[in-house]
Amino acid sequence: MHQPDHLKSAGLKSTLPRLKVLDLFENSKERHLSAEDVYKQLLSSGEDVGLATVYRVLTQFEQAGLLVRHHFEGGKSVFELNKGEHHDHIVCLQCGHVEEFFDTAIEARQENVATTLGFTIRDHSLHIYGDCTKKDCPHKP
Amino acid sequence: MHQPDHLKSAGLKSTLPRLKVLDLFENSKERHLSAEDVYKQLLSSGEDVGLATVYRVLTQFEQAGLLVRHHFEGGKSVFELNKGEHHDHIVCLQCGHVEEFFDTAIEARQENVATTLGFTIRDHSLHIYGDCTKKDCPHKP
DNA sequence: TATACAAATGATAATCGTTCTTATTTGCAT
DNA sequence: ATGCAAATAAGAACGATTATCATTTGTATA
Repeated sequence: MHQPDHLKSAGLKSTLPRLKVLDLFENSKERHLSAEDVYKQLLSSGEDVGLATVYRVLTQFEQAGLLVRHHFEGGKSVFELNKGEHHDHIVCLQCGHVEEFFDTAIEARQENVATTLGFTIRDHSLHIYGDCTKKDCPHKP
Repeated sequence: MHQPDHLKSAGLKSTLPRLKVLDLFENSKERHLSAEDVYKQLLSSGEDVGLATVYRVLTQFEQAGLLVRHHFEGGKSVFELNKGEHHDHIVCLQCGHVEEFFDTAIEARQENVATTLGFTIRDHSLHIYGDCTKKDCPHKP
């Protein structure tokens, strides 16, 4: 798990808001949280944080490599704990549920495409949007 | 080329602003334009359009299938003429140049992934970000 | 061709997500 | 305990986009 050390080694003081945010990501059943999500959940847990602080902390955690930021459609950024391994996302347009996947073939072809076009890949984002046909969508937003 | 018919068949009156916007996309050497881009270019061409109209028209054109909207990183939407054929994008982080590509293998694997996870694909977006290693990047933003 | 009316426009206010500012508080080394 | 740099909270500011609404413009009809 994450001790305050994680923060310290990232050059960040281990303050209350930072610990709370980290806690939330580790204990929430929802892997993908927006700044607004984090803010609201902390408030309803009785914590007294400012929205500006949430944004600041999320950005710092991203830069420290603790979180990964995603730009899904809809304008708002979504964060998740950095598991170290890259993966892409498939998002249900009906219930907002997000599943992660990794496909070696796709990754390989991307390298291929980039090389062909004379690019060096720095990053990429693949988002599939669809309908999750499972009987019970557990996550209604 | 696009005649006013295109608008009419989309259920849109062929008004001056709409024709101008369509013209711009057909005659601009830059395929990918943001709302702000369109607005500024029309103004500097002596046209007198409102920014709100540009946004409205772009959205209508997207819904009518004349344009395709992309959400690249950076917060703003970018539009391009709908060529009918799907393609993905690779964006140069240095100069902002956008290249289009289509890879059958990637498309096929996506279907595969979605099926495996119990999804029906509605849409997807694959953006590769990198450095375009060509000697002269022609498009400096 | 004149006209009438719904549809479209332009100016501006409002909204949304996010960042900035600043006075106050807090972690932590002394 | 104490001091001070770093972090915070509140709210202003911001950029992109959308909504409002009075005015204008296509276009179908007389």
